[in-house]
Amino acid sequence: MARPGSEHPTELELELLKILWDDAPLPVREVRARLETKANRPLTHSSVITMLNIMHRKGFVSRKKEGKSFLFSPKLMKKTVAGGIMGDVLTRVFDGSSSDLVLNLLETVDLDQDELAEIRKLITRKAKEQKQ
Amino acid sequence: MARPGSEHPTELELELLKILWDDAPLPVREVRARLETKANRPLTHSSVITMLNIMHRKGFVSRKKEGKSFLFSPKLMKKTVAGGIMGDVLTRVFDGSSSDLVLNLLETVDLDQDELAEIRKLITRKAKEQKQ
DNA sequence: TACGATCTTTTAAAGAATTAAAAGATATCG
DNA sequence: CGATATCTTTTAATTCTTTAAAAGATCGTA
Repeated sequence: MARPGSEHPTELELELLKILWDDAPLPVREVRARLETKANRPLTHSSVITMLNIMHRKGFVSRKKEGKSFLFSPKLMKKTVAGGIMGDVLTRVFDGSSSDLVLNLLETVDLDQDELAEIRKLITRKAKEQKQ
Repeated sequence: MARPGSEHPTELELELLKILWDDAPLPVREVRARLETKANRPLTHSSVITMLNIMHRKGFVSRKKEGKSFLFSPKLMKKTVAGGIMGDVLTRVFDGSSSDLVLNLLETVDLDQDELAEIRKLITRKAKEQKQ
């Protein structure tokens, strides 16, 4: 009688993962500092530890004792997590239609010419790859 | 000291909106039936009403009295809501890089040749449009 | 070795999301 | 008209997410 609890990282968990994808392993103190400067999210040391422990329990990060403190590293690749989130949106919002998703992206986000060219290149490459 | 509360519809709210985008206005009883068959989500009448009222308060749906019951309609277009969610993912996951988003889509979801062709067509059309 | 600095664990509190029972209102049909 | 079926409102319970204080552990240094 409540929420199921996502298999994807939550908003704050993703923020922490992004910090660790940039640079790991990191001690809590350092994660906390970057969370403040990079993500503009000032939390206490205590709060950051709590989150990292939750993420450890969920299998999102690993920890390794170094002296009296822990060093944290991501256990999942960014590509994997991002893919999970994308797959979720694809299913839940667009009923599995990738072209609907891309169409919506083109219609609602404004892309400059360079982004568009870059994307076109990606598609062309993928189409060639797939032909073999 | 808690969660901010998203401006996007939640998971269940989106499910309800999708039903109303397909067909509206609808009475609660009908929304409930479709939620069970189409979304495989059997809820009590009471629960469905609660959700629709919350969504009404949030401005996601409108209601109109018809006899003793209400008829519900979506107040936001699918394109708008989907765009909001996409923008959110784009920012939170891919730091605003649309090409990173599309790259991840190509890498993690497997698209058949037709989908790929369709997407390429969309991109080409958009690129042409933008040139003027 | 005792004190302080620094870490971690435990505990908790509050808001958001989901589900639904109980109670109240209203219309319809014998 | 009165019983019944059908709707809506009110109330609440549970889990998830986020934040952090308080308490406990540990290490270096005076």
